[in-house]
Amino acid sequence: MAGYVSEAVIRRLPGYYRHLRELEAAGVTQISSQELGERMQLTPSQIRQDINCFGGFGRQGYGYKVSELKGHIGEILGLDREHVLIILGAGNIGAAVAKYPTFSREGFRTAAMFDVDPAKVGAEIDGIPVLPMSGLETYLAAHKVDIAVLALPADHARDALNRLYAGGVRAVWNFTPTDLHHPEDMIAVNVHLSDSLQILSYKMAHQADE
Amino acid sequence: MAGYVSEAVIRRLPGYYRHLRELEAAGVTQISSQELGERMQLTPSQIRQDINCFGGFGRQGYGYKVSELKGHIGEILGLDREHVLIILGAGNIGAAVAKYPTFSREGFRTAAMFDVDPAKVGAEIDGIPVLPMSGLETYLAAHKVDIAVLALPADHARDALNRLYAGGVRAVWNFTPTDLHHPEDMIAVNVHLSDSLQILSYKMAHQADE
DNA sequence: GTATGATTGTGCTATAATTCACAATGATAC
DNA sequence: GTATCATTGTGAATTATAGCACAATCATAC
Repeated sequence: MAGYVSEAVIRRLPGYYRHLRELEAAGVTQISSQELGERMQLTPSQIRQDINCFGGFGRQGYGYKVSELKGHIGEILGLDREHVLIILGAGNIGAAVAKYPTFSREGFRTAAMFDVDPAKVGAEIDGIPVLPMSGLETYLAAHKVDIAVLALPADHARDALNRLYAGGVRAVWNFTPTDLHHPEDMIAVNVHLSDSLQILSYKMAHQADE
Repeated sequence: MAGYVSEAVIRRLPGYYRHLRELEAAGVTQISSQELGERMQLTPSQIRQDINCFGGFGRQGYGYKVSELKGHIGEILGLDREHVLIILGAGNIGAAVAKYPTFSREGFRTAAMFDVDPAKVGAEIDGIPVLPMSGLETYLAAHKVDIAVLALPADHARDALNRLYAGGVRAVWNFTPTDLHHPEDMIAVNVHLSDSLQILSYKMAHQADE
């Protein structure tokens, strides 16, 4: 149980959570690092080390209790608290995020969507109102927003980011295909869909090399 | 210039490509590892090492030619050839992928979409026909497909994967929130949207720690 | 209650990734 | 054409990450 948690461990945490959720849904109550490792394609040793960054959640001679471990990792990921989201851009990506079933299960609640297109404004997507982009500042002044999702065209991303920052939003989930430069006290995670498709392409081109 | 290319380098390649595309679009013709490093938040040294895995594309005392380097990295990523895609699932994620503007620019061409919902079948999304899922085998027998995009509900992913494999598809881009187990000779890249949102949540919960 | 067996937690070792540092080299100015 | 300066390519050093191995410990059976 150490203080510092490496980036490599953080990247693996959502994978642990996902697999534990699946195991729990399948009725598995107990699992060893050996079995979990086979499932996740990791060595048992690595799993024990990773989990031990946060405390001794296992029991010798037994393994880990699935729901208990899932609970711990959920807490570590911050999934025990509710996060209020707004989505900027009511196109396909915005709508896909709004409807993504797992998010609400994990405490992410989308409160509103915003769009410049008058044809979209006023409608509801999955029960979530689509508001005019011009009303963003008014909305932010009146409502607590934890995370803003950028699902609009790349050339509007910079402007939107500034307006969000001015309105007090300090976390952004960016689907725009640019690396947003953001203030120090703002957290931004970029999705970059193209990247993973390009990696697929790379692997297809080089699969003979291995 | 080495033979083996590490996973870490491969993960960074799309980032290089993206930044070089932006630089080219901005009219920048020449760049040093120093400047590119500032832009990409990487050390100049790492950039030189990464690029040197593939050959000496730079010139001492000058730097790298933007369009030349972009061309090389594009080739390395396999973006110089055309990839034919089909999308399984004509929901929001499927539609978002079909309409994503950068893909066609990078040589990815979506030929058809498939869905089980009779209400969606027969329509066109961005000029791409939506075909019935039941016709998948017939379609695969008649057309060359390089990559299949899984944009359907998680509980149909396994079945779809088997049908794709039987039909000769050997590369899958998976948006389903499960880790698909796939045959050795099939390449699968998982997107897992939840993961990056959870990492955002983690960083929000732990930002005081640093 | 005791013995047995399984599995964790963890210090140490090995491997991988990143950064440093500088000689080699090519661009540029005069 | 020559001197100067900038920047690469790269071996060596450092840091980060993963794996090994085993003592400590807990579950389970009898």
